[in-house]
Amino acid sequence: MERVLYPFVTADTALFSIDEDELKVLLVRRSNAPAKGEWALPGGALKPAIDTSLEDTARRVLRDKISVDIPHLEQVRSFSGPDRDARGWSISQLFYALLPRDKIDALVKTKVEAVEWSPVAEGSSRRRLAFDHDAQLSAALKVLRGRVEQHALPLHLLPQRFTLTGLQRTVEAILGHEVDKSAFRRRIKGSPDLVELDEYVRGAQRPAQLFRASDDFSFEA
Amino acid sequence: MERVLYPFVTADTALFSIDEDELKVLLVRRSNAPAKGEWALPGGALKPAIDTSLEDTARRVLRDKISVDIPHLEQVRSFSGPDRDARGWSISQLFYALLPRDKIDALVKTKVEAVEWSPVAEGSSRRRLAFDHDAQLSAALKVLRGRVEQHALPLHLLPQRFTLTGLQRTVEAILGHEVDKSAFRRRIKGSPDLVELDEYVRGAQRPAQLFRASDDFSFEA
DNA sequence: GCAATAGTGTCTTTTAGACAGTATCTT
DNA sequence: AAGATACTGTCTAAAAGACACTATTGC
Repeated sequence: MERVLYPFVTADTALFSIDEDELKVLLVRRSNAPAKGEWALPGGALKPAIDTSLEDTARRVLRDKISVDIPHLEQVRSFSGPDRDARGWSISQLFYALLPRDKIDALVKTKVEAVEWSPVAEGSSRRRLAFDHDAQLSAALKVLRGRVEQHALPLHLLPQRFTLTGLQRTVEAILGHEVDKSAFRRRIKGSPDLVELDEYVRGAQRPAQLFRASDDFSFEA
Repeated sequence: MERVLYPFVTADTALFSIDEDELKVLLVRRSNAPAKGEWALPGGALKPAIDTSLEDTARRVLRDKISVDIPHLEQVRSFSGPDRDARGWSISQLFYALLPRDKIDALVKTKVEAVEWSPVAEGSSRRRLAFDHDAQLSAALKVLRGRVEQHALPLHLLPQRFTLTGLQRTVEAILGHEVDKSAFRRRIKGSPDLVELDEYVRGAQRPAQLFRASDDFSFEA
């Protein structure tokens, strides 16, 4: 039997969003071999003829599979080896990305059997994923949480205009625990990433001031 | 002209060490095309037949090129695209690693024209490196500094037994600035990574207590 | 007024920075 | 004793945590 000369290269993405104040990740049910019928992170093979980078591959796959365009993907790490994919020696470059919570329903499944927003919380028994995607999801979640713990604001998960309480709920959903309101506001007040608006949300209580992300906001370190 | 079907995959490593209390990185002068004669980070092509992972590739390349065995390599990120290498669509997985300062001279150049420990400090005008290795070196340095700023101890850079002052000098070399002795010791005292020894270094002054890394020490986050 | 959520004030604890002071060796 | 480096103590400043308090709406 001939040995492989080239590895099989794919880009996978852990796409996170918030649904009902809970952190969720997008899973797809694979419609092709290998691992047909199993759940996995959305991913696909590099096409050197049309991709200008692996990030480009990941973005194209998301566009094709679920018709969503993510401007910025963040690298997590790569996974590689001869045994992690039945097709032979393979490399997966893992990315993560954040989808605004108000766009969570605007997904169209095309090339996949099914799509699901799956909770990521500790207690909830996660789905068993194909390939090494359980480890991939853990790695992506760890990077995301690390960023937020280092006080990066996950503004990409929020609608264009949001309240500070909404932001806090989002941070809590990512970290998996509550944070103190006073300390939280003290920290983010004066952040160059936040722009105060002159608009308020009205409900059956005191109105909440709206904010937006500053124009040059980026979630990077 | 036929389009490439497979990318060219390599693993590059930024191997850091300390020389005269200065952070240095290992550079090699390339003896083959492309970029023959230019300086670069040590790297080489994946060999699916013998490598069990890209980390394995990086380790093998270091062993072959400079006869040094690095047990643990840390991923930085990958670089990919159609134009970064003259051979066509390529992927480089970048790693970084730390070589103990007392092993800095034990390098044997075999397949490369020349090997050099090059300073990394801000002011010193660095060498211009081949491919995108300038960006790679910057990325690796950023990750290394980030770890140390987050209070990881770079014990891999030190000899088996070392003094706290030696450790502080190493941290300062990585960060590029001095740190306060009192605060530094307060922080690391009681660290599970450090084991106090009953040995002391004698010189023309008060003896300094020796320490070693604990058995289960790892530089990871 | 009450319920509900927005938003602030303040006390305490922890951590880091600055820097002076003491300790122990060789010569 | 002098010189050198190891090591410690203490004051202060900044940040984080806990938690009570006030503010503004709809009903």
